[in-house]
Amino acid sequence: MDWISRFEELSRLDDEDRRFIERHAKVIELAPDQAVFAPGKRPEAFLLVLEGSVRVHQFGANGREIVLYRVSAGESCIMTTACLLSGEDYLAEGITETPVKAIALGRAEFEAMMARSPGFRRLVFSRYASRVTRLMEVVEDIAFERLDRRLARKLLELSRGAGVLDATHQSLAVELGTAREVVSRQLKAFAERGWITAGRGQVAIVDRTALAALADDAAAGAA
Amino acid sequence: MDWISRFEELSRLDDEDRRFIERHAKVIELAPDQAVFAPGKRPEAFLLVLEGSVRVHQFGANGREIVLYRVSAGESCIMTTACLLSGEDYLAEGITETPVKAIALGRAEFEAMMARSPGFRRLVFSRYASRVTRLMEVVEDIAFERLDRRLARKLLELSRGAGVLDATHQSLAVELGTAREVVSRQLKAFAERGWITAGRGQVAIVDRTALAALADDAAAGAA
DNA sequence: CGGCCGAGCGTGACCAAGTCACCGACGCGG
DNA sequence: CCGCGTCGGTGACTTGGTCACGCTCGGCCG
Repeated sequence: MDWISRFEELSRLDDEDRRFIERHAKVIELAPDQAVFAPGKRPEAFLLVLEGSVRVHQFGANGREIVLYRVSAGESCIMTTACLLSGEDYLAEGITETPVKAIALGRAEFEAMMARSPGFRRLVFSRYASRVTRLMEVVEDIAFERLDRRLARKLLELSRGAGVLDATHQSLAVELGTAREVVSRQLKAFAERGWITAGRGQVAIVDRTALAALADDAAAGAA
Repeated sequence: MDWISRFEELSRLDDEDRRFIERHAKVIELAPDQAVFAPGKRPEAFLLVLEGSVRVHQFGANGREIVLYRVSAGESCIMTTACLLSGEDYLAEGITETPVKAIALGRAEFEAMMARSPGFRRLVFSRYASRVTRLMEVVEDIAFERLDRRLARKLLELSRGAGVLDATHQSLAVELGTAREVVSRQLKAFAERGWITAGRGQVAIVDRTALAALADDAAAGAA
Protein backbone atom coordinates (compact mmCIF):
# COMPACT_ATOMS: atom_id res chain seq x y z
CA MET A 1 0.00 0.00 0.00
CA ASP A 2 2.63 2.55 -0.92
CA TRP A 3 0.68 4.21 -3.73
CA ILE A 4 0.55 7.39 -1.71
CA SER A 5 4.27 7.90 -2.00
CA ARG A 6 3.99 7.77 -5.77
CA PHE A 7 2.13 11.07 -5.93
CA GLU A 8 3.86 14.20 -4.89
CA GLU A 9 0.77 16.03 -3.72
CA LEU A 10 -0.49 13.07 -1.72
CA SER A 11 2.82 12.39 -0.06
CA ARG A 12 2.99 16.00 1.07
CA LEU A 13 -0.18 15.67 3.17
CA ASP A 14 0.32 15.32 6.90
CA ASP A 15 0.42 11.89 8.42
CA GLU A 16 -3.06 12.08 9.83
CA ASP A 17 -4.61 12.98 6.49
CA ARG A 18 -2.68 10.27 4.75
CA ARG A 19 -3.89 7.70 7.22
CA PHE A 20 -7.44 8.93 6.71
CA ILE A 21 -7.16 8.29 2.99
CA GLU A 22 -5.52 4.93 3.49
CA ARG A 23 -8.34 3.85 5.74
CA HIS A 24 -11.21 5.05 3.61
CA ALA A 25 -10.11 4.73 0.01
CA LYS A 26 -10.73 1.57 -1.93
CA VAL A 27 -8.34 0.48 -4.63
CA ILE A 28 -10.24 -0.69 -7.67
CA GLU A 29 -9.03 -2.40 -10.83
CA LEU A 30 -10.64 -2.32 -14.24
CA ALA A 31 -10.06 -4.26 -17.44
CA PRO A 32 -9.39 -2.43 -20.73
CA ASP A 33 -12.32 -1.13 -22.78
CA GLN A 34 -14.64 -0.93 -19.84
CA ALA A 35 -16.94 2.02 -19.19
CA VAL A 36 -15.93 3.89 -16.05
CA PHE A 37 -18.85 6.26 -16.36
CA ALA A 38 -21.52 6.96 -18.97
CA PRO A 39 -24.02 9.66 -19.90
CA GLY A 40 -27.05 9.82 -17.64
CA LYS A 41 -25.48 8.03 -14.71
CA ARG A 42 -24.65 9.51 -11.32
CA PRO A 43 -21.15 9.28 -9.93
CA GLU A 44 -20.49 7.34 -6.74
CA ALA A 45 -16.98 8.27 -5.82
CA PHE A 46 -14.03 10.55 -6.37
CA LEU A 47 -11.48 8.75 -8.54
CA LEU A 48 -7.73 9.09 -8.69
CA VAL A 49 -5.98 7.00 -11.33
CA LEU A 50 -2.88 5.13 -10.16
CA GLU A 51 -2.04 3.18 -13.31
CA GLY A 52 -3.28 3.09 -16.88
CA SER A 53 -5.39 5.60 -18.69
CA VAL A 54 -9.03 6.46 -19.29
CA ARG A 55 -10.32 8.04 -22.48
CA VAL A 56 -13.20 10.51 -22.16
CA HIS A 57 -15.58 10.73 -25.14
CA GLN A 58 -18.33 13.12 -26.06
CA PHE A 59 -21.10 11.94 -28.37
CA GLY A 60 -23.04 13.98 -30.88
CA ALA A 61 -26.63 13.55 -32.01
CA ASN A 62 -25.64 12.21 -35.44
CA GLY A 63 -23.53 9.38 -34.05
CA ARG A 64 -20.24 11.17 -34.37
CA GLU A 65 -17.90 11.20 -31.44
CA ILE A 66 -14.85 13.04 -30.13
CA VAL A 67 -12.15 12.34 -27.57
CA LEU A 68 -12.07 15.23 -25.12
CA TYR A 69 -9.06 14.17 -23.08
CA ARG A 70 -7.40 11.32 -21.29
CA VAL A 71 -6.94 10.74 -17.58
CA SER A 72 -3.66 9.04 -16.83
CA ALA A 73 -1.68 7.99 -13.78
CA GLY A 74 -1.68 10.58 -11.03
CA GLU A 75 -4.70 12.41 -12.40
CA SER A 76 -8.32 12.60 -11.34
CA CYS A 77 -11.26 13.01 -13.65
CA ILE A 78 -13.03 16.34 -13.50
CA MET A 79 -16.18 14.83 -14.92
CA THR A 80 -16.49 12.57 -11.92
CA THR A 81 -15.54 15.28 -9.47
CA ALA A 82 -17.80 17.88 -11.06
CA CYS A 83 -20.80 15.58 -11.18
CA LEU A 84 -20.12 14.27 -7.69
CA LEU A 85 -20.08 17.77 -6.28
CA SER A 86 -22.89 19.33 -8.24
CA GLY A 87 -25.21 16.36 -8.48
CA GLU A 88 -25.46 16.65 -12.27
CA ASP A 89 -25.46 13.65 -14.59
CA TYR A 90 -22.58 12.80 -16.84
CA LEU A 91 -22.59 14.17 -20.36
CA ALA A 92 -19.62 12.18 -21.53
CA GLU A 93 -18.39 8.62 -21.36
CA GLY A 94 -15.17 7.33 -19.83
CA ILE A 95 -13.55 4.19 -21.22
CA THR A 96 -10.43 2.44 -19.96
CA GLU A 97 -7.78 2.11 -22.66
CA THR A 98 -5.49 -0.12 -20.64
CA PRO A 99 -5.89 -2.07 -17.42
CA VAL A 100 -6.56 0.64 -14.85
CA LYS A 101 -5.86 0.77 -11.14
CA ALA A 102 -7.46 3.62 -9.24
CA ILE A 103 -8.40 4.69 -5.75
CA ALA A 104 -12.00 5.58 -5.03
CA LEU A 105 -13.09 7.84 -2.21
CA GLY A 106 -16.79 7.89 -1.35
CA ARG A 107 -18.71 11.12 -1.42
CA ALA A 108 -18.74 11.62 2.36
CA GLU A 109 -15.07 10.77 2.75
CA PHE A 110 -14.21 13.06 -0.14
CA GLU A 111 -16.03 15.94 1.51
CA ALA A 112 -14.32 15.16 4.79
CA MET A 113 -10.92 15.34 3.12
CA MET A 114 -11.84 18.60 1.44
CA ALA A 115 -12.81 19.98 4.83
CA ARG A 116 -9.74 18.90 6.74
CA SER A 117 -6.83 19.07 4.35
CA PRO A 118 -5.56 22.16 2.54
CA GLY A 119 -3.15 19.98 0.58
CA PHE A 120 -5.97 17.77 -0.64
CA ARG A 121 -7.96 20.82 -1.69
CA ARG A 122 -5.01 22.11 -3.64
CA LEU A 123 -4.62 18.75 -5.34
CA VAL A 124 -8.26 18.59 -6.38
CA PHE A 125 -8.35 22.15 -7.62
CA SER A 126 -5.15 22.06 -9.56
CA ARG A 127 -6.31 18.93 -11.39
CA TYR A 128 -9.60 20.60 -11.99
CA ALA A 129 -8.08 23.74 -13.38
CA SER A 130 -5.77 22.02 -15.80
CA ARG A 131 -8.72 20.05 -17.19
CA VAL A 132 -10.67 23.22 -17.82
CA THR A 133 -7.82 24.78 -19.73
CA ARG A 134 -7.46 21.49 -21.63
CA LEU A 135 -11.13 21.63 -22.61
CA MET A 136 -10.65 25.17 -23.84
CA GLU A 137 -7.76 24.01 -25.97
CA VAL A 138 -10.04 21.41 -27.50
CA VAL A 139 -12.53 24.13 -28.36
CA GLU A 140 -9.81 26.21 -29.96
CA ASP A 141 -8.57 23.21 -31.88
CA ILE A 142 -11.84 22.14 -33.45
CA ALA A 143 -13.07 25.67 -34.03
CA PHE A 144 -9.98 27.22 -35.58
CA GLU A 145 -7.40 24.70 -36.69
CA ARG A 146 -7.11 22.96 -40.01
CA LEU A 147 -7.60 19.24 -40.03
CA ASP A 148 -4.25 18.35 -41.60
CA ARG A 149 -2.41 20.10 -38.77
CA ARG A 150 -4.60 18.48 -36.15
CA LEU A 151 -4.05 15.05 -37.65
CA ALA A 152 -0.30 15.54 -37.89
CA ARG A 153 -0.20 16.56 -34.24
CA LYS A 154 -2.33 13.62 -33.19
CA LEU A 155 -0.13 11.16 -35.05
CA LEU A 156 2.95 12.50 -33.32
CA GLU A 157 1.23 12.53 -29.95
CA LEU A 158 -0.12 8.98 -30.21
CA SER A 159 3.10 7.53 -31.61
CA ARG A 160 5.04 8.91 -28.65
CA GLY A 161 8.35 8.59 -30.39
CA ALA A 162 7.69 5.09 -31.73
CA GLY A 163 7.93 4.63 -35.48
CA VAL A 164 4.69 2.73 -35.82
CA LEU A 165 1.32 3.48 -34.35
CA ASP A 166 -1.65 1.14 -34.02
CA ALA A 167 -4.82 2.96 -34.95
CA THR A 168 -7.58 2.53 -37.48
CA HIS A 169 -8.76 5.45 -39.59
CA GLN A 170 -11.98 5.29 -37.63
CA SER A 171 -10.26 5.61 -34.26
CA LEU A 172 -8.24 8.58 -35.50
CA ALA A 173 -11.47 10.17 -36.74
CA VAL A 174 -12.92 9.82 -33.23
CA GLU A 175 -9.80 11.38 -31.72
CA LEU A 176 -10.34 14.44 -33.91
CA GLY A 177 -14.12 14.49 -33.91
CA THR A 178 -14.34 14.07 -37.67
CA ALA A 179 -15.38 11.37 -40.16
CA ARG A 180 -13.42 8.34 -41.23
CA GLU A 181 -13.36 9.32 -44.92
CA VAL A 182 -11.76 12.63 -44.06
CA VAL A 183 -8.97 10.91 -42.15
CA SER A 184 -8.46 8.45 -45.01
CA ARG A 185 -8.03 11.30 -47.48
CA GLN A 186 -5.58 13.17 -45.26
CA LEU A 187 -3.52 10.06 -44.58
CA LYS A 188 -3.40 9.39 -48.30
CA ALA A 189 -2.12 12.92 -48.86
CA PHE A 190 0.54 12.41 -46.17
CA ALA A 191 1.55 9.09 -47.72
CA GLU A 192 1.87 10.68 -51.17
CA ARG A 193 4.28 13.21 -49.70
CA GLY A 194 6.26 10.35 -48.18
CA TRP A 195 5.60 11.36 -44.61
CA ILE A 196 3.94 8.13 -43.52
CA THR A 197 3.12 4.69 -44.82
CA ALA A 198 -0.23 3.13 -44.04
CA GLY A 199 -1.10 -0.45 -43.19
CA ARG A 200 -4.26 -2.11 -42.03
CA GLY A 201 -4.85 -0.80 -38.51
CA GLN A 202 -1.50 0.94 -38.31
CA VAL A 203 0.41 3.98 -39.47
CA ALA A 204 4.18 4.13 -39.78
CA ILE A 205 5.77 7.51 -39.27
CA VAL A 206 8.44 8.03 -41.94
CA ASP A 207 9.24 11.73 -41.87
CA ARG A 208 8.67 12.93 -38.34
CA THR A 209 10.17 16.36 -38.95
CA ALA A 210 7.85 17.07 -41.87
CA LEU A 211 4.84 16.21 -39.72
CA ALA A 212 6.16 18.32 -36.88
CA ALA A 213 6.72 21.23 -39.26
CA LEU A 214 3.13 21.06 -40.41
CA ALA A 215 1.87 20.72 -36.84
CA ASP A 216 3.93 23.56 -35.38
CA ASP A 217 3.96 26.01 -38.22
CA ALA A 218 2.34 29.06 -36.64
CA ALA A 219 1.70 30.72 -39.98
CA ALA A 220 -0.15 27.56 -41.07
CA GLY A 221 -0.16 27.48 -44.85
CA ALA A 222 3.32 27.52 -46.38
CA ALA A 223 4.95 24.61 -48.33
CA MET B 1 -24.80 45.66 2.11
CA ASP B 2 -27.52 43.10 1.65
CA TRP B 3 -26.12 41.43 -1.44
CA ILE B 4 -25.59 38.27 0.54
CA SER B 5 -29.31 37.74 0.95
CA ARG B 6 -29.73 37.83 -2.80
CA PHE B 7 -27.90 34.56 -3.28
CA GLU B 8 -29.38 31.44 -1.88
CA GLU B 9 -26.13 29.63 -1.29
CA LEU B 10 -24.54 32.60 0.40
CA SER B 11 -27.47 33.29 2.67
CA ARG B 12 -27.42 29.69 3.84
CA LEU B 13 -23.92 30.03 5.30
CA ASP B 14 -23.71 30.41 9.06
CA ASP B 15 -23.52 33.87 10.54
CA GLU B 16 -19.84 33.69 11.29
CA ASP B 17 -18.94 32.77 7.72
CA ARG B 18 -21.19 35.46 6.34
CA ARG B 19 -19.54 38.06 8.51
CA PHE B 20 -16.14 36.84 7.38
CA ILE B 21 -17.11 37.43 3.77
CA GLU B 22 -18.65 40.80 4.52
CA ARG B 23 -15.47 41.92 6.22
CA HIS B 24 -13.05 40.71 3.58
CA ALA B 25 -14.81 41.00 0.24
CA LYS B 26 -14.60 44.16 -1.81
CA VAL B 27 -17.46 45.21 -4.03
CA ILE B 28 -16.17 46.36 -7.37
CA GLU B 29 -17.95 48.04 -10.27
CA LEU B 30 -16.98 47.95 -13.92
CA ALA B 31 -18.15 49.87 -16.98
CA PRO B 32 -19.39 48.00 -20.06
CA ASP B 33 -16.88 46.71 -22.63
CA GLN B 34 -14.07 46.53 -20.14
CA ALA B 35 -11.66 43.59 -19.91
CA VAL B 36 -12.06 41.75 -16.62
CA PHE B 37 -9.25 39.39 -17.45
CA ALA B 38 -7.14 38.65 -20.51
CA PRO B 39 -4.81 35.93 -21.85
CA GLY B 40 -1.43 35.80 -20.18
CA LYS B 41 -2.45 37.62 -17.03
CA ARG B 42 -2.66 36.18 -13.54
CA PRO B 43 -5.83 36.41 -11.52
CA GLU B 44 -5.89 38.37 -8.29
CA ALA B 45 -9.16 37.44 -6.70
CA PHE B 46 -12.16 35.15 -6.69
CA LEU B 47 -15.06 36.93 -8.38
CA LEU B 48 -18.79 36.57 -7.84
CA VAL B 49 -21.00 38.64 -10.13
CA LEU B 50 -23.84 40.52 -8.43
CA GLU B 51 -25.25 42.44 -11.38
CA GLY B 52 -24.67 42.52 -15.12
CA SER B 53 -22.92 39.98 -17.28
CA VAL B 54 -19.44 39.13 -18.53
CA ARG B 55 -18.76 37.51 -21.90
CA VAL B 56 -15.86 35.05 -22.10
CA HIS B 57 -14.06 34.81 -25.45
CA GLN B 58 -11.52 32.41 -26.81
CA PHE B 59 -9.22 33.57 -29.61
CA GLY B 60 -7.74 31.50 -32.41
CA ALA B 61 -4.44 31.91 -34.19
CA ASN B 62 -6.04 33.22 -37.39
CA GLY B 63 -7.85 36.07 -35.69
CA ARG B 64 -11.14 34.26 -35.36
CA GLU B 65 -12.90 34.28 -32.05
CA ILE B 66 -15.67 32.43 -30.20
CA VAL B 67 -17.86 33.18 -27.20
CA LEU B 68 -17.49 30.31 -24.74
CA TYR B 69 -20.10 31.38 -22.20
CA ARG B 70 -21.42 34.25 -20.15
CA VAL B 71 -21.17 34.87 -16.42
CA SER B 72 -24.26 36.57 -15.09
CA ALA B 73 -25.68 37.64 -11.74
CA GLY B 74 -25.16 35.04 -9.02
CA GLU B 75 -22.43 33.23 -10.89
CA SER B 76 -18.69 33.05 -10.53
CA CYS B 77 -16.21 32.62 -13.31
CA ILE B 78 -14.42 29.29 -13.47
CA MET B 79 -11.59 30.78 -15.46
CA THR B 80 -10.75 33.07 -12.60
CA THR B 81 -11.20 30.38 -9.99
CA ALA B 82 -9.30 27.77 -11.95
CA CYS B 83 -6.37 30.07 -12.62
CA LEU B 84 -6.40 31.39 -9.08
CA LEU B 85 -6.15 27.90 -7.67
CA SER B 86 -3.74 26.36 -10.10
CA GLY B 87 -1.52 29.33 -10.78
CA GLU B 88 -1.98 29.04 -14.55
CA ASP B 89 -2.40 32.02 -16.83
CA TYR B 90 -5.65 32.87 -18.54
CA LEU B 91 -6.29 31.43 -21.98
CA ALA B 92 -9.44 33.42 -22.62
CA GLU B 93 -10.61 36.98 -22.27
CA GLY B 94 -13.51 38.26 -20.18
CA ILE B 95 -15.36 41.39 -21.28
CA THR B 96 -18.20 43.14 -19.48
CA GLU B 97 -21.32 43.44 -21.65
CA THR B 98 -23.20 45.67 -19.24
CA PRO B 99 -22.23 47.65 -16.18
CA VAL B 100 -21.09 44.96 -13.75
CA LYS B 101 -21.10 44.88 -9.97
CA ALA B 102 -19.17 42.03 -8.37
CA ILE B 103 -17.59 41.00 -5.11
CA ALA B 104 -13.92 40.13 -5.05
CA LEU B 105 -12.29 37.90 -2.47
CA GLY B 106 -8.50 37.86 -2.32
CA ARG B 107 -6.60 34.64 -2.70
CA ALA B 108 -5.84 34.18 0.98
CA GLU B 109 -9.39 35.00 2.06
CA PHE B 110 -10.76 32.68 -0.60
CA GLU B 111 -8.63 29.83 0.71
CA ALA B 112 -9.70 30.62 4.25
CA MET B 113 -13.35 30.42 3.25
CA MET B 114 -12.74 27.15 1.45
CA ALA B 115 -11.14 25.80 4.60
CA ARG B 116 -13.81 26.87 7.05
CA SER B 117 -17.13 26.68 5.26
CA PRO B 118 -18.70 23.56 3.73
CA GLY B 119 -21.45 25.72 2.24
CA PHE B 120 -18.92 27.93 0.49
CA ARG B 121 -17.14 24.88 -0.89
CA ARG B 122 -20.41 23.56 -2.22
CA LEU B 123 -21.12 26.91 -3.86
CA VAL B 124 -17.75 27.08 -5.55
CA PHE B 125 -17.90 23.50 -6.77
CA SER B 126 -21.41 23.60 -8.09
CA ARG B 127 -20.61 26.72 -10.12
CA TYR B 128 -17.50 25.05 -11.32
CA ALA B 129 -19.26 21.88 -12.36
CA SER B 130 -21.98 23.60 -14.33
CA ARG B 131 -19.34 25.55 -16.24
CA VAL B 132 -17.52 22.40 -17.18
CA THR B 133 -20.68 20.83 -18.53
CA ARG B 134 -21.38 24.09 -20.36
CA LEU B 135 -17.95 23.92 -21.98
CA MET B 136 -18.63 20.37 -23.07
CA GLU B 137 -21.87 21.50 -24.66
CA VAL B 138 -19.90 24.09 -26.59
CA VAL B 139 -17.60 21.37 -27.87
CA GLU B 140 -20.56 19.26 -28.92
CA ASP B 141 -22.14 22.23 -30.63
CA ILE B 142 -19.21 23.29 -32.76
CA ALA B 143 -18.09 19.76 -33.51
CA PHE B 144 -21.41 18.18 -34.46
CA GLU B 145 -24.16 20.69 -35.13
CA ARG B 146 -25.07 22.36 -38.37
CA LEU B 147 -24.59 26.08 -38.55
CA ASP B 148 -28.18 26.94 -39.48
CA ARG B 149 -29.46 25.23 -36.33
CA ARG B 150 -26.82 26.89 -34.19
CA LEU B 151 -27.65 30.30 -35.61
CA ALA B 152 -31.40 29.80 -35.16
CA ARG B 153 -30.82 28.85 -31.53
CA LYS B 154 -28.54 31.79 -30.92
CA LEU B 155 -31.06 34.24 -32.40
CA LEU B 156 -33.78 32.91 -30.11
CA GLU B 157 -31.45 32.93 -27.11
CA LEU B 158 -30.19 36.47 -27.67
CA SER B 159 -33.61 37.91 -28.49
CA ARG B 160 -34.97 36.57 -25.20
CA GLY B 161 -38.56 36.90 -26.31
CA ALA B 162 -38.18 40.37 -27.80
CA GLY B 163 -39.08 40.74 -31.46
CA VAL B 164 -35.97 42.66 -32.41
CA LEU B 165 -32.38 41.92 -31.55
CA ASP B 166 -29.41 44.27 -31.82
CA ALA B 167 -26.47 42.42 -33.28
CA THR B 168 -24.22 42.80 -36.28
CA HIS B 169 -23.43 39.86 -38.50
CA GLN B 170 -19.90 40.07 -37.17
CA SER B 171 -20.99 39.79 -33.54
CA LEU B 172 -23.17 36.80 -34.35
CA ALA B 173 -20.22 35.21 -36.12
CA VAL B 174 -18.17 35.61 -32.94
CA GLU B 175 -20.94 34.05 -30.87
CA LEU B 176 -20.80 30.97 -33.08
CA GLY B 177 -17.07 30.94 -33.78
CA THR B 178 -17.52 31.28 -37.52
CA ALA B 179 -16.97 33.95 -40.18
CA ARG B 180 -19.14 36.96 -40.94
CA GLU B 181 -19.83 35.92 -44.54
CA VAL B 182 -21.26 32.62 -43.36
CA VAL B 183 -23.65 34.37 -40.99
CA SER B 184 -24.68 36.76 -43.76
CA ARG B 185 -25.54 33.86 -46.05
CA GLN B 186 -27.56 32.05 -43.40
CA LEU B 187 -29.46 35.17 -42.41
CA LYS B 188 -30.25 35.78 -46.06
CA ALA B 189 -31.62 32.26 -46.32
CA PHE B 190 -33.73 32.81 -43.19
CA ALA B 191 -35.02 36.10 -44.59
CA GLU B 192 -35.95 34.47 -47.90
CA ARG B 193 -38.04 31.95 -45.98
CA GLY B 194 -39.73 34.84 -44.18
CA TRP B 195 -38.41 33.86 -40.76
CA ILE B 196 -36.59 37.12 -40.04
CA THR B 197 -36.04 40.54 -41.52
CA ALA B 198 -32.61 42.11 -41.39
CA GLY B 199 -31.63 45.68 -40.76
CA ARG B 200 -28.32 47.39 -40.25
CA GLY B 201 -27.10 46.13 -36.87
CA GLN B 202 -30.34 44.39 -36.01
CA VAL B 203 -32.41 41.33 -36.77
CA ALA B 204 -36.18 41.18 -36.37
CA ILE B 205 -37.64 37.80 -35.54
CA VAL B 206 -40.74 37.26 -37.68
CA ASP B 207 -41.49 33.55 -37.39
CA ARG B 208 -40.30 32.39 -34.01
CA THR B 209 -41.86 28.95 -34.29
CA ALA B 210 -40.11 28.20 -37.58
CA LEU B 211 -36.77 29.11 -36.01
CA ALA B 212 -37.56 27.03 -32.95
CA ALA B 213 -38.52 24.09 -35.14
CA LEU B 214 -35.18 24.25 -36.92
CA ALA B 215 -33.31 24.66 -33.64
CA ASP B 216 -35.04 21.84 -31.79
CA ASP B 217 -35.55 19.32 -34.53
CA ALA B 218 -33.66 16.33 -33.19
CA ALA B 219 -33.64 14.55 -36.55
CA ALA B 220 -32.05 17.69 -38.07
CA GLY B 221 -32.61 17.51 -41.79
CA ALA B 222 -36.28 17.60 -42.83
CA ALA B 223 -38.02 20.39 -44.86
C1' DC C 1 -23.84 71.63 -47.72
C1' DG C 2 -20.65 68.23 -49.88
C1' DG C 3 -17.27 64.98 -49.46
C1' DC C 4 -14.81 61.57 -46.86
C1' DC C 5 -14.29 57.62 -44.17
C1' DG C 6 -15.28 53.68 -41.50
C1' DA C 7 -18.50 50.18 -40.06
C1' DG C 8 -21.70 46.95 -41.78
C1' DC C 9 -23.34 44.16 -45.36
C1' DG C 10 -23.70 41.48 -50.19
C1' DT C 11 -21.56 38.49 -53.30
C1' DG C 12 -19.00 35.34 -56.38
C1' DA C 13 -15.21 32.23 -56.77
C1' DC C 14 -12.72 29.00 -54.71
C1' DC C 15 -11.00 25.60 -51.20
C1' DA C 16 -11.58 22.58 -47.12
C1' DA C 17 -14.38 19.50 -44.69
C1' DG C 18 -18.43 16.48 -43.91
C1' DT C 19 -21.89 13.26 -45.98
C1' DC C 20 -23.61 9.52 -48.78
C1' DA C 21 -23.33 5.53 -51.32
C1' DC C 22 -20.91 1.94 -52.69
C1' DC C 23 -16.96 -1.17 -53.44
C1' DG C 24 -12.94 -4.05 -52.68
C1' DA C 25 -9.58 -6.27 -49.60
C1' DC C 26 -8.38 -8.73 -45.69
C1' DG C 27 -9.03 -11.96 -41.84
C1' DC C 28 -11.40 -15.10 -39.02
C1' DG C 29 -14.62 -18.65 -37.74
C1' DG C 30 -17.77 -22.17 -39.16
C1' DC D 1 -13.85 -22.94 -48.75
C1' DC D 2 -17.42 -19.81 -47.87
C1' DG D 3 -19.56 -16.07 -45.48
C1' DC D 4 -19.36 -12.16 -42.91
C1' DG D 5 -17.57 -8.33 -40.40
C1' DT D 6 -13.99 -4.86 -40.10
C1' DC D 7 -11.14 -1.78 -42.54
C1' DG D 8 -9.99 1.17 -46.09
C1' DG D 9 -10.67 3.65 -50.93
C1' DT D 10 -13.28 6.56 -53.87
C1' DG D 11 -16.47 9.71 -56.42
C1' DA D 12 -20.19 12.98 -56.21
C1' DC D 13 -22.27 16.29 -53.73
C1' DT D 14 -23.34 19.68 -49.79
C1' DT D 15 -21.91 22.69 -46.24
C1' DG D 16 -18.78 25.75 -44.26
C1' DG D 17 -14.61 28.89 -44.41
C1' DT D 18 -11.59 32.12 -47.06
C1' DC D 19 -10.51 35.80 -50.20
C1' DA D 20 -11.34 39.70 -52.68
C1' DC D 21 -14.07 42.66 -53.92
C1' DG D 22 -17.64 46.56 -53.95
C1' DC D 23 -21.78 48.92 -52.14
C1' DT D 24 -24.34 51.72 -48.67
C1' DC D 25 -25.42 54.06 -44.71
C1' DG D 26 -24.27 57.56 -41.21
C1' DG D 27 -21.55 60.68 -38.93
C1' DC D 28 -18.14 64.13 -38.99
C1' DC D 29 -15.25 67.73 -40.69
C1' DG D 30 -14.21 71.44 -43.51
